[in-house]
Amino acid sequence: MDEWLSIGDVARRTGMATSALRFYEREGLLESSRSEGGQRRYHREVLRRVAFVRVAQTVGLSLDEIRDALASLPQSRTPTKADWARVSRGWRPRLDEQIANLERLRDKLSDCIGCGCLSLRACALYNPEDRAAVLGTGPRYLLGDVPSDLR
Amino acid sequence: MDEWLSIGDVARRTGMATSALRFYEREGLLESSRSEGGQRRYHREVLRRVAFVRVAQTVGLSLDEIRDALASLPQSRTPTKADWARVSRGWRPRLDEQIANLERLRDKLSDCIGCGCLSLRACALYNPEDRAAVLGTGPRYLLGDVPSDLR
DNA sequence: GTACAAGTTAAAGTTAGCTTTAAGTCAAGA
DNA sequence: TCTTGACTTAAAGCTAACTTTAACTTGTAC
Repeated sequence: MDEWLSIGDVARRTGMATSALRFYEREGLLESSRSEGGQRRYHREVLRRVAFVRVAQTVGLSLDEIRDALASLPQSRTPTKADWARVSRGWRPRLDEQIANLERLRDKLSDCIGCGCLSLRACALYNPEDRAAVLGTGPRYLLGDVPSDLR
Repeated sequence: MDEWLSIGDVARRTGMATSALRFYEREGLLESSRSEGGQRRYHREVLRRVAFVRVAQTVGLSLDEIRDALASLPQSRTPTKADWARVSRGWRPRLDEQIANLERLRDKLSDCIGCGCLSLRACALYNPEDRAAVLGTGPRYLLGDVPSDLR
């Protein structure tokens, strides 16, 4: 029953692939020390960090944002429950906003499907504020102005 | 006042970049004929199609799904309002599901932030059913099994 | 008739979040 | 000691949805 965890141990206990754990380390989300032979040795605390990353991703944070959140944890001591609670407190309003966006979209959609106006000029669905309600990655052209005269 | 639209016309009137319009054509979402010199000439109906694509994306459909939806429109005649309404009818339940997922996640999160258990074994947030509530693109490792013993 | 904006193509680049590959080195049980 | 599984790195690959670039051709206003 050793003190440290190998990358395989962490992988098994978090459900992550080892490649993802190395990637997270390169990205500054995790830390490890090394064995004499150069293999990674993790502190148990890393399990909590990985778990945090996973939950944060589920909520919709990017790895960049997650790195920033992790960086705000105390360096000098092991984070407490209160520390973890603090860094995740902002997630609730975030989810609320996502939900509200989708609800607005759904309501407009109900109207539009009923009237068959989809793709017509006056349709409320063209409101740019709704774009990016659901967003992926990559350079996506987000429209800054309302389409001029679809008809 | 010509019958046809150039790619620039379509770009201006839909708010899309010309590169996106060419991309959509390569992907089978749009069609065009050509001028004598080989430039694209669009029918006005293309504006409706582009608009449909944009709204469908906002709802969260991939271009593949959108192509399939467009393919189900009648070939022999110009689609009617009823046609457009039909192909978009499935969007409502889709949004409902997305909203329900986010609400479940939010509720679990409220509990977890309160108790500070984030990243602890028993936390409801590890339930794999919630993963992919918010999802991007690219090969993402979606966990099939509950992490064994985070603590 | 000429200049210049607008259009053409193929191919490569972008982004996030990883995975895969290649070519090795380390660790541990028999 | 040997074998085998676990581990290492750097670099390239993957996906979606486009954009950018380069090198050229068309179309049109004057």
